[in-house]
This record gives sequence, structure tokens and C-alpha cells, in this order.
Amino acid sequence: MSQSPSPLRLFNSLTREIQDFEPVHEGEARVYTCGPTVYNYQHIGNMRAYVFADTLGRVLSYKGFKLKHVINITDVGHLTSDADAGDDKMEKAAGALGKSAREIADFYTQAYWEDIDRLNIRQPAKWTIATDYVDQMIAFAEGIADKHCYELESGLYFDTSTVADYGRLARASTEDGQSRIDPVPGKRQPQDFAIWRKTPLGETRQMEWDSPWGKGAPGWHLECSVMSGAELGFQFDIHTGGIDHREIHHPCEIAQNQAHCGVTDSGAQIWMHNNFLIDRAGKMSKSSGDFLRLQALIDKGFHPLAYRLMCLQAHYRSELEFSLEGLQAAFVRLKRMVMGVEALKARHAELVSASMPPKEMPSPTETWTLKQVQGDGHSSAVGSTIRVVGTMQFEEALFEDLNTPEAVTSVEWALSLKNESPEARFETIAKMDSVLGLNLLSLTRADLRIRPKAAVITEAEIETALAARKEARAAKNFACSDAIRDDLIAKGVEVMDGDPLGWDWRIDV
RNA sequence: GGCCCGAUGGCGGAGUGGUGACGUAGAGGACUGCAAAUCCUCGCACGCCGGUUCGAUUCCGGCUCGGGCCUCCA
Repeated sequence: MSQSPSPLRLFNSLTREIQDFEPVHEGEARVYTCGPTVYNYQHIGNMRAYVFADTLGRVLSYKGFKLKHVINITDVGHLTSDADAGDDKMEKAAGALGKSAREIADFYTQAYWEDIDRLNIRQPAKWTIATDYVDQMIAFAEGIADKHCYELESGLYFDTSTVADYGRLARASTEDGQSRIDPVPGKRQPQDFAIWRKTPLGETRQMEWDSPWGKGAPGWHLECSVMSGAELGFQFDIHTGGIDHREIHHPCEIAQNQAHCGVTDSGAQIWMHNNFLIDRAGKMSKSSGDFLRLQALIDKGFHPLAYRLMCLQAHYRSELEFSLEGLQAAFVRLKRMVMGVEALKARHAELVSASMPPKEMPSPTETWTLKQVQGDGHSSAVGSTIRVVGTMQFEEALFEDLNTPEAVTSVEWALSLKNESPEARFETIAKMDSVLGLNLLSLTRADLRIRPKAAVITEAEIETALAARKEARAAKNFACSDAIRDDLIAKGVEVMDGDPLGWDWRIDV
């Protein structure tokens, strides 16, 4: 195991402090991420959580840990409100669209996976689908029912007074604080929660299971406790999720884990929470109906990795203000980085053909470890600045609670060092991008030219117009060539004579 | 009502007890028939009032404003 000497330090929501990462199992990192509830598309705010979890996973891999990452898909559960005895979100969506809950779940799961892929988020070791674990959920609930639960008409409830320190993660006062909703009658503590929700008498649901407490469905909190424990084993290393989960969902998980294990440990060593992506109107909200998803950004002509870079430009614990202008800034930045890497490849090819250094460029898929770069014996003085200093800066930023905004600047620094050897710069950037996941090695400028959905002209028409313009310019008929250009601009096309790409789409923000 | 967080240039966003990253936008230059793209260079900021300190954007207190959670939510 060749782990680099400086420790990885991460902010633990449990202690509200940055601490050294020390895995439960030597050389391994076991991570559970709260995934989506698939009753609708994911909005761009949701996706920030997965970019964060992916970045965490990439850093752990980079550090040399054998990563076991689990992300759940919640395809059942979630009451529309706590006091509510009606349909859950899955069933509600199904009813509205005239489809089965299963069809709805499958459809939105696929849509989610497509977004994951477009953001270059690595596949986790396992996607846990909640409905695959219902038997285990019932067994888990049975195991803690006697000592920690009580039954009401609406379901089986967890008595939060039976475990130590309920809510320590949230830092919430447990006693007072008036709720804005009517409490479920019979609950012993306001913060007690359902771990099994009974189907109301006389009703039938698409998704319901038999249990010792009657027909019903598992509570959402139960799902995550069971799936994380089943796949990673208590204690595992890191549990991630959106910051909203810090107050309710995760404290409930912790309480269940404590009851299940009979210890005061929370189930995970470190609990990490990403902050929200917000817009001027406040938090992105799915329930408000109108929300932005990744596809909408692509439809405008943005490359999805521009969104990823936008996320990386802010620290995961800070709120990030979303705007199209901000996305455009990230898109331009990405484009310039890609062009920089392309130039680097070209420069290297040039040197090779002049039979200077015969070294191969690393393949884009190759993963790079610190050892290869620092101790490979060919780190000559040429290239050592970027190899050693650049890598050090990059790692210092990343290893101190994932400071991706600073880490990104290391890439641009590597690109700017014109006197360093091309392969040293390329290798270093390759290594950095294995963590940033921007696909800098394989993306081309042309890949970033995304046709906006609203475009009114075809690529062939553009090429034809440009050919005509070229002729006009050759004949010094500038009135004609400028007219063609003005027409293209009006149709959302930017003409770029001095650029090998020739033209690009203009994005109106 | 309770609990919590934040306030940095036009926008986004790091970081720091003492030369205020970085990106984007903007300005100037190179290139171009002119532009655009690209490259180079350069402005521009630490909410308000006190306190601690030789010195605070950075620490402490108050204020103002904004946001989050207390209900499903990344």
C-alpha cells in the first residue's frame, strides 16, 4: 500500500471538526451516499451531492485506498408529509402519470444514471435499490422493536429516548421547538419517527409488504440504515448526503444504528454533508414543481462537465449560488483548459517527431499515483517544478477537507508553465484530472460544441454559409462576407476565422 | 417561536493576524480586412459599529441583511 505521507483530513459533521481519515479496515475506504428518491427527475441541486460524493471517492482512490462506494436508490417510501396517511411520493407520481409505481421508479432511475454518466461520476461498487432490501428491513425492525419501538395506528415508531444522545449530529435541542405541522397523535416524543408505515385500513397500495405490523412500507430512515449496514457493515468509514439530512434523516439513521448494534457508535466514523446549490429565489425545490435539471442546461448548449467544474469551483461545504452566468464562466474556463491540454498534446507530438524525447504520453485511462510521479527515477530537473511543486499544492488543497477550488487552479498553473517539459505537465495534469474528473485528457474543443435545442440552423447549413463566406473574403468582397457572418450571428452562430474549429454556438445567458 | 449558518471586486468563489488566490466579466495590447476565437498585460472587494492587537478582511461582541433546518427534500 503506497499511501502518500500527508494524511487525508475531512470535516466530520458529528464533531464539527476536521479530522484525519483513518479507515476502519486497513487500506480500505467504505462509503455510503444517500441517493435519490426516484419519483421525479433530479434537479441540478441534487446533482451537486453526487459530484461531491464522487470527488470524495476519487480522492480516496488517489490516496491509495481500496474504495467501496455504495449509493442507494430509494424507490419506495417518503410520505408527502409526516402527519399524512395518504400516498407516498412514488405512488403519487404513478397516479398522476397513469403508470405503475415500478415503471415510474425505473424510468427516473434510468434518467438519474444518465445524468451521473454525463457528469463523469464513477460507478459505485454497488447501487442499492431499496425494494431489494425490504426483507432485511423487516428483520432489522423486528430486531429493535421490543426495546426501542412502539406501535401506533399509523405504524411502528422509534422511541428516540431509548438511545443515547439523539440528535447530536444535528446539534438540535431535543425538548422544545414547536413544530409547524400537527404532530402524529400518540408519539412519545415529537422527534420519534416511523420505521414502518402501515397501509391505512381498507386501502391497497401498489407498493406494500406484509410485516409483523401489518401491510405497509418501510420508513425512509430504516432503508438507509439497513442498506448501509448490509453492504458495508457497521462501523463503516464515511456516510455522505446533503446538508438537509444532517438535521433529521441522519440522526434517525444513527438512532437506528445504535439500537441495532447495541452501542453508542453512530454506524459511520465520519458523516459528511455537502451544502446546497441555491439560486436567487432560494433553495432549489422539487416540490415547487418548476426546477432545473441537467438536460435543460445541455439544451441551452452547455456541456455537462461545465456544471461539474462549476461545482468544483466552490468548496463542498459552502453554499453555491447558481446562475447561467456562473455556469457560462465555468464553461469558458473548461474550454480554455481543454484547449491548453490539446496544445500540450500537440507540442509533445512535435517533440517526438523531431525525435527529442521518445517517451510515451500516458494514456488517458491510466491512473496515477504519487509514487509513480515522485519516485519513478526519471523525474529530472526538467519538469520537476510542475511534478513536485504542482503536485504538492494540488494535494495540500485536496487533502485538507477537499479544497477543490484551489485544486482546480493547479491545473491552470501546470498549463501556464511553458518552460516545463510537455510530458511532465501532461502527466501532472493527468494525475490531477483523475481526481477532478473533468475528462481533460480526452475531451476536445469540438466535444464542447453542444448544439442548443433552440438552434434554427443545421451544421451543414453553417458549413455551406462559411464556404460562401470564405469565397467572398478571398475576393475581398467584405460586404458580402460580413452579411453572411451577421446572418449566422443572428442564428446563434459565432464565426471564428482564426480558430481551427471555425465556428461555435453562442449561448444566451 | 426554536436551532444553525453566511456576508470578500460586475458575477462566482478560495484564503489569510501584517505583499487581499483563482475563474469569468471589463480595459489595453498582439493577431484579424473588420470581428470572433486565442494569447499577453492590467484595474477592480473583504456588510456596519465597537473591542482585543504594534497591526484585523481574518479573533471577540453587537447590529443590519441574506439563507438553511424544525414537514419530504442533495
